[in-house]
Amino acid sequence: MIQENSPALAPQRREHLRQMLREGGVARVEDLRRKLDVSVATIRRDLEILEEDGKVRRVHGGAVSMESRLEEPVFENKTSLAAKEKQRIAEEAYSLIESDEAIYLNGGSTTLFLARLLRERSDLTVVTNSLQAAIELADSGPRVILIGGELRRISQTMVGPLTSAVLAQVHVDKAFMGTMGFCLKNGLTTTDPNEAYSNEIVAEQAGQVILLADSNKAEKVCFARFSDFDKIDLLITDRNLSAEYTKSLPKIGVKVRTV
Amino acid sequence: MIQENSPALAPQRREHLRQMLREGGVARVEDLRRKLDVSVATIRRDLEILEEDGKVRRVHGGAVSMESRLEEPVFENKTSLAAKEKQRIAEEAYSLIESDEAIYLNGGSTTLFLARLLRERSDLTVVTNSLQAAIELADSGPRVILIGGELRRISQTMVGPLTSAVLAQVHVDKAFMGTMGFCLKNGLTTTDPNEAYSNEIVAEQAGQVILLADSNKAEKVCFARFSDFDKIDLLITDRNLSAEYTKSLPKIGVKVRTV
DNA sequence: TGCTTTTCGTTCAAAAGCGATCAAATTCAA
DNA sequence: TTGAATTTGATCGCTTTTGAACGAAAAGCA
Repeated sequence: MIQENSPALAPQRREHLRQMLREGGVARVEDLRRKLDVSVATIRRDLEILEEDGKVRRVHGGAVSMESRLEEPVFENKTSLAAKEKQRIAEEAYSLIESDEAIYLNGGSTTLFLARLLRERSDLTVVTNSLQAAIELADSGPRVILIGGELRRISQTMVGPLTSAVLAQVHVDKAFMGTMGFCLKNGLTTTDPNEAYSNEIVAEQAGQVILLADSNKAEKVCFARFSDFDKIDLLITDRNLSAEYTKSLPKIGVKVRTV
Repeated sequence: MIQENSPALAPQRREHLRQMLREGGVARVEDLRRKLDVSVATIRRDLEILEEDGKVRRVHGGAVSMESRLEEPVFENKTSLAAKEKQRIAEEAYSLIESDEAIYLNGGSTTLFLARLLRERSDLTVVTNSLQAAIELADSGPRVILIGGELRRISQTMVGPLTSAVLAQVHVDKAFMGTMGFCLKNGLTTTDPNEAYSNEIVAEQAGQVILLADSNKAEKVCFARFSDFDKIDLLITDRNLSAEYTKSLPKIGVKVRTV
């Protein structure tokens, strides 16, 4: 017997369409037609409806989604650079998190990996100044508190004097901090002074400060310093970190875990 | 074994229908008819009843379950038919913005349309509690200041006591506010008290308060009230707004523009 | 620029779905 | 059993949706 594929309901089909658009960002009419197995006229009509709802913007040859998530052109390459290491570091960090804790994530690609691991943890409270992290967690999972302030475009984080107002009013059990560079002599540094200022406040207040940094960050010194190693409780890094660090850091009270 | 179709009792059949809908999320009338072995008229009547009970939403060709799992793609939320109007309202609002101003946008779809128009305006400062608006403007355009606080999932806005800390420290020339409902008697209302609180603070402090609301919002009253009309300088709406409003609002000092 | 190809919007007709109506079947109570 | 009420199924206009056709507009190319 032939199982006649009853065609999808119109709203269902439009929802499907919308989702395909959102995933790919853009799509051509012809491709959509083939996937949904209807005529181009129908696709066009559907796109028209979706456009009226503001979900989609039509362009010659297809349509682009109006709801695709924030692009990350800058991050893209950065994340792929040491993605393996960062993923492992994030997983190790995740294993430290207990039930019902409040944690802080600052901006950066490493902490973003960690954010992605938190999507199912509805018992947590996540405080962050990272727009990306907030987006990752916007739909489900932990309670999210986003630090306000001026949006710094390059890093897509909130920085500036306004942030400290909120930071002063919250307390987190564990702060997971990424950094642009670290070294024994200069401590932890990043490029932007505002960013550094936010980090500094958090490092002072958090119950524990856990530094997430792959070995590429070692020996790097950037413009703005935000903490010394004595504020750091634990460094999670990869196996390529030189022995110089793995030996001397524990002596000044910083535990080190390599993954 | 032959399943003798002992004609199921009506309530039993409807329960069965409801369950099939819930499992599949959607179903078309013809398929349901075949499975239950009754006429389409009966199916339609059943669906009508289920719809009245809010279990199901009917669409052309079938029905969508309203009680499918939370994770299922929640269908096409109440047809935001007003997208056209919202676009026009946003364009009118845009025309009011002068050079180098600081403006506020609260959450909601209407203000999101406005945010999209601001992407090229690098002379402006945009203060907002809307994650969506921030995302729209994250890559280029105006200086963005995102109000911190707890992320309210449904609306994707920042709300709660922490927001007021930042709000107190900024001043905007024009606040463009969306609302869930407005009426002459109860003023402006929205569903969430926290959301209302943020709106209230802004309405107090802003140089001008400009309400963006299509006519569907008229006569709607929600739980949390955040402003009276006397705080509002201008209402931008569409032509369908009843004369009751367009006549009486100017008398109490609220200019009205219909687009 | 002018030409070709693709895509678009519109129109039209076929098909599918809908609500209303009515009659047959069923149920229930007297 | 009878008669009324309810439920069901069938039919008939009417609306919505769909796909094909065709000229207009846009994009690509020489």
